[in-house]
Amino acid sequence: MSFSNKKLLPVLRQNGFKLTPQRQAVLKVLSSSQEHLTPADIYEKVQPECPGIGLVTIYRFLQLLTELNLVCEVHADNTSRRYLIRREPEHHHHLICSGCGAVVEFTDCDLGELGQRLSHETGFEIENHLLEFVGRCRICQKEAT
Amino acid sequence: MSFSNKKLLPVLRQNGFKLTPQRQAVLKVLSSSQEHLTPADIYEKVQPECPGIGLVTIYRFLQLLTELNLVCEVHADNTSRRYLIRREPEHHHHLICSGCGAVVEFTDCDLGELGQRLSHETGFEIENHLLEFVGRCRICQKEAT
DNA sequence: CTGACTGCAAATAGTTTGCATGACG
DNA sequence: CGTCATGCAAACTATTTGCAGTCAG
Repeated sequence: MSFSNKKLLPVLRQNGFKLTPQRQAVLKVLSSSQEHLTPADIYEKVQPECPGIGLVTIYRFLQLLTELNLVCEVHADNTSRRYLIRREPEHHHHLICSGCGAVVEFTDCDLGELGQRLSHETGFEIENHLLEFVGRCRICQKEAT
Repeated sequence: MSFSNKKLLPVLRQNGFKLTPQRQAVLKVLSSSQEHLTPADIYEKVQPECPGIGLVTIYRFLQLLTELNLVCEVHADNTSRRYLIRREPEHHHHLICSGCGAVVEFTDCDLGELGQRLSHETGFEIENHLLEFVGRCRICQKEAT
């Protein structure tokens, strides 16, 4: 919560966007979750705070947050988009637990060399890369036993 | 085509699946395309060879191919699944052109060390990783000018 | 006040399922 | 021949859009 208030709200305001209770509630949910959430997840979690909220509002706000680069999408799951608040403003990647969905961010991916080699070999001008590790977190490893 | 006949068809047969004209046509399209295709793409490209085919058939066959590990999915696009015939049976990754969608596969990703370090730092048991580079191929670079 | 935001309903897009018919082996 | 495969229609899920009313600044 502190996170969202201190950093996100000003960014929104400065760009001329309004701070509605719905948006505050969504930010609260996002910033207090370690996992990546689908719009539907957010919808559920926001109910106690903001019962009348529409799923549409969440979709629209997530789109806004994505454009402002305040949130990022996770791709590992195929059935629906998942969003995570952006804790590290810089380039980073995700380590995702296949059991519980917990996400750890890491920044040091060290792919520059590989990128250069690929660029060299294929003639591609590399623009970006997507790297995700999938595994089992400590808790889920124990539960499997 | 030669590819699909020589390698894929026997695999299907051996697993007790039938070789219908529809499936052959889909395999032909898949194996003669360098790009990753959506089910809808395949549907279109298959029309001349197999006019009456249903989109459903393609979905079901792609699912089967995925289970048999003969085809793999590309994630970079978010709006729909894309499939590519698996030319390298081993672990590999993709370099995707953001202009035309061309895909290049590469196998040497050298992420073992990073994986180990992550595993060490987070306690995760790493199961897999997803790596995709996005860039512009030579042709699309020229066109941009 | 006013433009941005919300929530409803309806429209899209992608994918899956049930079922009767058809065809591979 | 039996079983698996096909194709249609309908169901589903995720997401987007139009619109009138509402609210933050």
